[in-house]
Amino acid sequence: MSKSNNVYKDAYNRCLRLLDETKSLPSEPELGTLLGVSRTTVRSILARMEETGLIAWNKRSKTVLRAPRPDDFFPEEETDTLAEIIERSFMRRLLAGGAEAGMQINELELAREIGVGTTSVREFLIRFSRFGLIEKRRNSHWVLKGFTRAFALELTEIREMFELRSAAAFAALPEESPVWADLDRLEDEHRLLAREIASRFNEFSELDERFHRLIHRASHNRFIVDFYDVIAMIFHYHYQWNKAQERERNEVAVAEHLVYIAALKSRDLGKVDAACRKHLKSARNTLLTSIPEAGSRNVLDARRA
Amino acid sequence: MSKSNNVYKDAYNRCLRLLDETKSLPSEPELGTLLGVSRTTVRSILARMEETGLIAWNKRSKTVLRAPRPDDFFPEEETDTLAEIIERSFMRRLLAGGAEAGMQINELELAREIGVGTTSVREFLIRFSRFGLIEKRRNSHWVLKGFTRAFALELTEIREMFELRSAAAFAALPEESPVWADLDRLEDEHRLLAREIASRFNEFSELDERFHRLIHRASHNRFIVDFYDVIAMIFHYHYQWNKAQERERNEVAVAEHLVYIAALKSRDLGKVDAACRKHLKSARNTLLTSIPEAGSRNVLDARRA
DNA sequence: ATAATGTCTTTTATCGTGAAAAAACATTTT
DNA sequence: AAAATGTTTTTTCACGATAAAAGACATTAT
Repeated sequence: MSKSNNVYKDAYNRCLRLLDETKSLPSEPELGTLLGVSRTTVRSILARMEETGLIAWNKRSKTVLRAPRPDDFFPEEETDTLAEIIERSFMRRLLAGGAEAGMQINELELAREIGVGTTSVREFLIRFSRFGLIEKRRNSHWVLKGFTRAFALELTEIREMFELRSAAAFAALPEESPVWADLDRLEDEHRLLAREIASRFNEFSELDERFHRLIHRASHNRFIVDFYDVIAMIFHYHYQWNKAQERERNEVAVAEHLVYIAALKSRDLGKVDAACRKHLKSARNTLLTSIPEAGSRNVLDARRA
Repeated sequence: MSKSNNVYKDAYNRCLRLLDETKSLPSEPELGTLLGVSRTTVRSILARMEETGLIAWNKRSKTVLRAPRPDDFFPEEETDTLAEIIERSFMRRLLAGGAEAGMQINELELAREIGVGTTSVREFLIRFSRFGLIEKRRNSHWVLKGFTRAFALELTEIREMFELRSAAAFAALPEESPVWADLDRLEDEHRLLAREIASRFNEFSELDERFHRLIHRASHNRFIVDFYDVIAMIFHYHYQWNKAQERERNEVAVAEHLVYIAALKSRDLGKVDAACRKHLKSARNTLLTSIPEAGSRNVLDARRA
């Protein structure tokens, strides 16, 4: 097997959802832009849709014949990229097994266990290494540094440094900047979520990321913007394993965000600084409470504790 | 060809240099630690040294028979890792060709041009991407972001943030910390270099890196420590292309380092901050003067200007 | 003339393979 | 017994090959 066609399958599924809305599909290049794939993939999608009787396709005319049924969709798991599959497996091992700091990581073993080639695992590890959780020994194996309290503290230290600076830059942005409209929109979403927090608290994580990324972008510094990938990754998995008081935590965070947003809109640097610090402090505490032990104990131990 | 034996060749060369000093070599594990390679490689080295009549090898006894001659050494270029070879080729293209920002990078073409497999090029690009000079388009090519003024400014902004914090942490380290001895040793080296700056100015770059890495390490933050790799990489190539007033620049930098060191030893945070700022400011200016044009012009243009 | 479709070429993503190097195990020496 | 040497196994590194996907070129339709 050389390469899975997950790009095609994922785009196909997304295209199916488009079918519900219109009675005929746009041109091939337009569809390509819409789905974020090349025309080659678009044509494969159209070919299959014609085959399964979803559309009638003749050159420019692509008429929708019937609404898509559940079984028209490709199974979810077939639409994931290899990188996602490897990351998920790796993180599961990291969070679930006895993943002690200092433990060595075996590329071959990982590859066999996940059922992929070693090349993909190697590439994943190289990409993953920027998160600071693993480290390579020169012409030898990788070493796990562990999801420790030290890691969380180092991560949040940088985060605070970067976000305080970004928030200040944000507040100094001119009135005409489009970010203010983005911020207004995010504020509305926050108010909406705050009102329905009881049922929708699990939607916060996604909103949180969009909000902080908007702020970080104001720094106009690629290193700051890129660093948010590290934070996002950690918080993504953090949200998955630490469900304790999720509702309460998110409720508090939404409120903090609203204060933070108000501070930004006031352009008062003092207020911005205070609101930002307060929110980041509680974010740090949330993260830290899930890694209670000092030193070598891992996340699973932390959960058991 | 599956894998070059550069590890062996490099270790062999380094081992040859050891021969000059002693009349017999230590045990295999000891040699392994000394050279930073496994026993397997040590044994290959010993086997060849026996073959070429450099040593008599019988179990524990490894007697040196003759001094190594120049032709005993493997050629320098055969001791480089593939990663080094690819990096050098890539940087040469980046700095010498019409490497405009926005230009796309072709893995296959790069691999063919350098004469290596695509996998190695891919892995290199992934590793290299953390320097912020290239970016990947989802399931498509890499894009060059260009060695622009904006890049230099973003880089130095982070550097200043990180180093000011590290320097403050350094100054706050207790008397017993071994870093003070390291600092004393570095100070001596600086004084020595300052005295002979006329002939040894080109040795500064290496000393510079060791000095700044020592300071960054005081942050005890892996993200700060790791970020110095980005700075080191940029300055490494910067030193190679920008030879204008090299002697003068380095002379000034050595003097600034000495002030900086004195400030650290005084433990006076105000002084440390001032000395650090002053040095980083001139480092930034040095870097910026080699990228004079705003926006899209590249390094070669900059050199011509 | 512009923008679509149809066709062909190139590049990317992934695997299996084999040599280099590391690591593990077994045996001998001090 | 501890530490070395000798031997075998495992892992890492790098390649060529191949299908998926992107991209380029040619042709046709509005």
